[in-house]
Amino acid sequence: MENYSKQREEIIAIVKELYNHPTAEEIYVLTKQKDPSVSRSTVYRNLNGLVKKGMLQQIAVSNGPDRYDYKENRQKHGHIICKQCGKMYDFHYNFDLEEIKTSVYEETRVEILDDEMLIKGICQVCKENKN
Amino acid sequence: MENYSKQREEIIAIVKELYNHPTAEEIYVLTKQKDPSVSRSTVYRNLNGLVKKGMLQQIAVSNGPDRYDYKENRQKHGHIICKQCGKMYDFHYNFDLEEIKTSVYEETRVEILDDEMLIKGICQVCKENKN
DNA sequence: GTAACTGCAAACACTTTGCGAAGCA
DNA sequence: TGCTTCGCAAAGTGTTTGCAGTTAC
Repeated sequence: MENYSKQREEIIAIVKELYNHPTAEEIYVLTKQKDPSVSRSTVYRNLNGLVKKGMLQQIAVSNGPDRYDYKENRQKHGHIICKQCGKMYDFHYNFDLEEIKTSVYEETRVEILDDEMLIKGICQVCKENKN
Repeated sequence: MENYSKQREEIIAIVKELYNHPTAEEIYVLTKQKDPSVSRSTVYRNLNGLVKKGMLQQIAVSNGPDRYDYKENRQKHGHIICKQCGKMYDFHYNFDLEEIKTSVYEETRVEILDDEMLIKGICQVCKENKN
């Protein structure tokens, strides 16, 4: 991640404009449309590098591939994922995280980062279909 | 998950007594100590069934296997995982979830279940080693 | 020129599945 | 007996890695 590469630039541009927490495969397909010679390894390698650099957030999901999210300077937000169907949504909190952060930190010595807030729940559709 | 099975009983007993959010592999090894003839498929199959039944919680982790947690009737707690080293801790909240639940629900129509609260952060050790 | 990056194919880690045998009701 | 679960081995899915060629600086 020290030198420029055209492929990485395309990958970043694609993730940046997507707001649906795409998977590596989805990013790969879109990148391939711009540059048909790109390989899956390049996509994975770059996504990993960008996560390590802190530019992207990586979100693990049970029974499915990881999702990626571009960390913009837009309003702080967390993610909520439906534990049944796996659909993921942003939420923008107007509540104060400080109380929670302090309480959790005192018990666990783990610091919550504002942009690493992922909670799980059950969405309305799944709740109605309750199967 | 309709008939009794000795293997399932052992698996449940093992997860029940572990408080470290074990992986399927760890559960398999421990089950195998009690019953050397048990197979990995049986462990995976039962864990999935117990998750579906709501007895266990399944927690996805990037770059590693899922973790499992027995949902007891003990004090409600969430989980916080260090996004760097992957270590996972319980936290017991004394703050009121209602405000958060309401706010998130209004935006996303996803209902947070008290026992599905998983947040991410960075633990003290990793923060000091910051690499 | 040399270190970083790429595409490809093969390897890898984790999990699921098809099948015939065994167990439970 | 009939449906459920089992163990085994093979397959599936998502991701990483070794290597030889290419690109950036």
